[in-house]
Formats: sequence, C-alpha cells, structure tokens
Amino acid sequence: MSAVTAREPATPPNAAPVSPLSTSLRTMMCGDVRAAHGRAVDGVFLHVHRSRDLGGIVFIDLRDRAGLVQVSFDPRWTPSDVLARAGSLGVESVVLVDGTVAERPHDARNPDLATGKVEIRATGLRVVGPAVTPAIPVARVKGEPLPAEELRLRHRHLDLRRPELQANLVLRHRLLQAARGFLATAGFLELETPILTKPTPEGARDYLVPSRVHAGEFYALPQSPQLYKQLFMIAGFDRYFQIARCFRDEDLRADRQPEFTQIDIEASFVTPEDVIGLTERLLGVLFAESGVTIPERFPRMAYAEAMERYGIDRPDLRYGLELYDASAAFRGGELGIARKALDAGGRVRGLRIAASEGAARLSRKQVDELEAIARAAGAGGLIRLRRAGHALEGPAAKFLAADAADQLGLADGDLGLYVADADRVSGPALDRVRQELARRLNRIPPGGALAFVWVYDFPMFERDPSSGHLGAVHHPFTAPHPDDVDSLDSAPERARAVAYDVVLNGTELGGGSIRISDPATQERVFALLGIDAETARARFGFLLDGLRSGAPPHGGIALGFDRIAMLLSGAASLRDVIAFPKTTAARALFEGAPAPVPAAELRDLHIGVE
RNA sequence: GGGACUGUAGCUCAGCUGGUUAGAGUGCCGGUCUGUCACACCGGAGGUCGCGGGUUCGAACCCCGUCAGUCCCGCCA
Repeated sequence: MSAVTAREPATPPNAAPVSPLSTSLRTMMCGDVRAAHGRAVDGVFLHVHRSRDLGGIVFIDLRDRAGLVQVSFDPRWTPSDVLARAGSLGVESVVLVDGTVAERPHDARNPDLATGKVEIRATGLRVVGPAVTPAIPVARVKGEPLPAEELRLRHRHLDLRRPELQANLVLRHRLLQAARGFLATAGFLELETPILTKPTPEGARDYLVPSRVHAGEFYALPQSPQLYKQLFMIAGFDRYFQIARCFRDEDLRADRQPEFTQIDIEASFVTPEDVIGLTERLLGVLFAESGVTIPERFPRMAYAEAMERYGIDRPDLRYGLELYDASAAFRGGELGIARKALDAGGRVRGLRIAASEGAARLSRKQVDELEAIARAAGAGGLIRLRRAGHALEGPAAKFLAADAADQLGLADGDLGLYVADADRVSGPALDRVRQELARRLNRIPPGGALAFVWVYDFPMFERDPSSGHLGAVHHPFTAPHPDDVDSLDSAPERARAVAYDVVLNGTELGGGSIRISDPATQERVFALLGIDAETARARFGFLLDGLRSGAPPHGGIALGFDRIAMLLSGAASLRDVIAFPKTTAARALFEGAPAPVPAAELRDLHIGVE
C-alpha cells in the first residue's frame, strides 16, 4: 500500500481538519460531506455502495459508517481515463476519490440522502482495495429480505457493513461508555477478574480449558465473576463494577449466547434499596443514551404475587389478561383432566377474554393455535369455554355443573381458557398463551411502552422434581430473608431470599441479591444444598476463608448487557448486537470455531479424544 | 437430550398430484445510453435441487438416515 502512504497529507499541517475522523489519507467521512464544506476533497474513501453508469456519465455511491455520498464522474470535470475506470468499478471495493464538493443541480437532489444536496465531482480515482463480488449483498433496496442467517454469519465481514448492524454496534459502544461513566462517577472501581478460573460443578456447565503444565487438571471460563466480586468486597474495595464476559456451556436460544456480557456490580454496606436505586439510575442513563426516558422508580412485585397473577417470575405488565384460579368451578364437575389435576394437588388456572375485548374475534382455529402454544410450553392441553347466554359452549362444557359459568366469572360472550395441572406447569404455559393473546387482541400499547418491575422475595431453594434435591433459585451465596433464617433448616422450601430481578416487558434484564457474609450461614446453606463440609471446603474454601477474615455486608447485581443493547436497538436477536456471535449450536461460522486440533497438541495437554 | 420449521442459480424465492430440457427477480459478464440515485434498454453465462441411502418405469417432489440454520421444551446455580 506504499502508493497510498506516499501521498501528501490530506490536510495541510496548518489547516483545521474538516472532521475529527480526518487522517493523513482521508479528508472527511462520506456521510459528513455537506455543502458547507465547499472545498477540495482529496481522499474520501470507503466502499462502493452502488453505481450507475449512464454511458457518458457515471455515478457511484460511496459508503462509510457516517453514511452515503454520491460521486459524479462527468467529462466536464473528469479526465477520460478516470471516467472509463469509474464505469467498471465493482461494488464493495475500497476507492479513494479526489475531487470537489459541489451542489447538485436543483432537479437532481436526493431528499432521501443526508448528503443529497451535494456530490463529489471526481477528478481522480484509485482503487486501493479491490473487492470480489460479495457473497451476500450489502446494499439492499428497501423491503428486500435479508440473506439467510447462516450466510450472514458466514460472511460476517460483509453483514457488518450494513448500516443497521453498524448502528447497533455504535449504540452498544455508547451504552458501554455511558455505563462506565455513570458507575465511575458514582465511586465504583472498574476491576478485572480472571478468565481462567476454577471449575464449579454447581449451576451451568463450564467451558473447560486443559492445563498443559498440570496433567489432568482444568481451568474453567467464568460463568460470572460472582465469587471474585465478593472477594473484592472482603478485600475492602467497597464498590466494584466490570463489563464482564461470561461463559456458559448450555443450549442456546434467540436471547442466549454461550459467551455474553454482563454489567457486573457489587458494593459493601448496602441494602436492597441501595442496589435497586443505583440500578434504576443506571438504567435511566442507558435508556437516555437512545433517547428514551424511563420512570425514576420502578414498581415492585413479590415473587409469589407474580407467579399467582402472571404464572411466571418475569411478568409482562404492559397489559392485563391476568391469570385466575378457576378450580372451584371444576371441583364439582366430571371433567377427568381437571379431576386428576385437583386430586394431585394442582389447580385449574386460566384467563378470561371479555366479549368487549374481542373474544368473538378468536376463531376456533386461533384457539387451536393458542392450545398448540400451551402444549409446546408443557401443558397437556387448553380447556376452552365460551359463554352464550346462560350456557357454556366447548368440548368440556357438558362435564361441568350448571352454575359453572357464573363460578368461572364468564359473562355472555366471554371466552375462558384453562390449564389443569400443577402451578409449575400451568404458569409458564398460561404466560405463553397470555403473551400471544395480547398480540392477537392488540393489547400491547403502541409506541414502545416500557413496563419495568422489580420482582423480589424469591424463594431460596427449589426442589428438583425428579431427584428430590434442593437447588438454589438464585445462587448458593444469596442471603436468606432475616425473617426466614430461623426456619431455614425446618422449612427450607418456604425460605425467601434477599434477591431481586429487574424485569422489562416480560424480559429479565438482570438480577442480584444481598450475599451471605457470615461463614456459619454460608455453611448452613451449603449443607441444605447437599454440599457437605469437605466438599464445600474443596470447592469454595477460598470464599469461606474470605468470609472468616472480616467480611463486610455486601450485595450487588448483574445486568444482561447484550439484552439491554438488543432492546434499545430494536433488534430481534442477540446476534444483531454482538459483532461475532455463535449459532444455536454454539458454532462460529465466520472463523470456524470450535475446530479440531492436531494430535500432538492434544498429547501436550494430556488429552485423549475417543 | 427432545420437538417443529427451513435447505432449489452468488442472493431472495417459485416449482401443482412423482412425468420430457428445473424457472422468475436481483446480482454477475458483454453491449447501447450525458443527471442518475433500485437508472433504463438489449443480449449472455450461471444448478451436486444440502449430503447419503431407499421406494418407483421415472424423484427437487414420497420414505429413512445425516449435516447445517432458525425457533421452542428440557437445560441455563
């Protein structure tokens, strides 16, 4: 590239640069060209977006991350050899144009372009980075569908040139800067924690890294910096944050990647109020970065209430359609599926769609689709009952008592949809049905309504239905509710944790807790989780040592940064706010990871592969 | 680990009930064209119908397996 580096500086040493992004080789960004510049341009360059060859005159649109600008090649100002080369430029080539910024003829302006009143009249053209024909198009006409996601990931260098993805990543950058600025100003220290850490058999599967030096031993990539940040508090750093990369070897979803980024926060001498208040202010700053004003304080809801009214611990509060207990109406009836659920200690829960809310608009077929959604979420089916006059209609109606319609609270024309099962099954299923109903009945307020809510008083433990073992709902370092400490051993499943999740429109943005800072309590919790003293020592000895060495009360929160970036950018998938994401099979299609390694390398690592 | 959907030209897609030579738009290549901005017009090239097996006189189409992608359940302390 010596031909380029040998150029004279684009901006003479004494002249003020046109743009802070000017360099020795480039006067200005394409998207920044305006009439006001009215000056010579030597070196505007980046990718050829599109070109139009009219025969004697050629137009090309040049694109960089600031936008598009039109370059015109015309015999009135362009030497003939330059004009000839302009006609055969391939799209996505990097070119360097010399010329002059000029106003376009009045009837040739393009109001759709920020630079549409001007153009660059080219006198020189050099292709400094020729491009082969791109495998997937970068320039698209509006409404043209995107290439298949597989191809977008395989040719990520091209996909990332699209203005939409560029905007997403620029927003992501601004959010990171805003978070850092806010937290640093609030006295938090940005401290780093290891990427090569100790495997933890609890929780998600670890990504393991073999040790060459120590045969048969492994590091793990961190699922989160949880223990390290607690150790920072024990060490007296008092206020910590980190934009932390976390790794979990679990199966993926649209909103889950194997490596993801958390805004990780911990502070000493805090109550939940402190953490909640700080998080509300932080989210206010982040949303303001994309021009959105959010409430200063968010409403709160106890976990038990969320589960009862919405069936899930991350309720979408943008609309009603709450669940209710309809067991009474089925108790006297003969409906087998309801009988069975009630006898097993379950309930019949469901939701009502009032005639005035459009119950009649839901056809038989649409209700079938709702039932499919409920089944996919684990329910055995969906009991449907529609009231017509005093009677109930629906396959299950004849199994119910005469006064069931009143007991169900259904008025004339109302539709009721019910799941008969344990709450653990009916809740998530009805949540899905509720979300789909809200979409179909247009119950979601337009204009980007934001329903934040804090869910608190989570249970400490939940029992695995198959093994019968207790597991931590949040994590094993979460402090029990002071009122439940005494009954921790006698009634562990009733114990609440001092944990809180922040939820937006049915999506969990983050969660945190006050941690256990007393080693005796920590050992009790380990014991309840089935971790004996010896195992606790082996796995978490460094934490227990820390807690015994003078540990301040502390707590914190971790926010899912990718999800926040996704919500604020309006992206449908996490993959659209991560530069180089993985597929649902955790493959990186662009660079080709994971990949096999030579046998010799495996031997060095003391690893055999079957 | 399980389920659903998808895979046809570089890209986006069509391809009927299994029937002769698999199509369209766009991109690409060649040509005409002096104010276009999805320029227009004319011509051309371009196919392992994801891969393997089976059924059949005959398979892009039906069946089995497999790979890849997406969405979901399980899982994600």
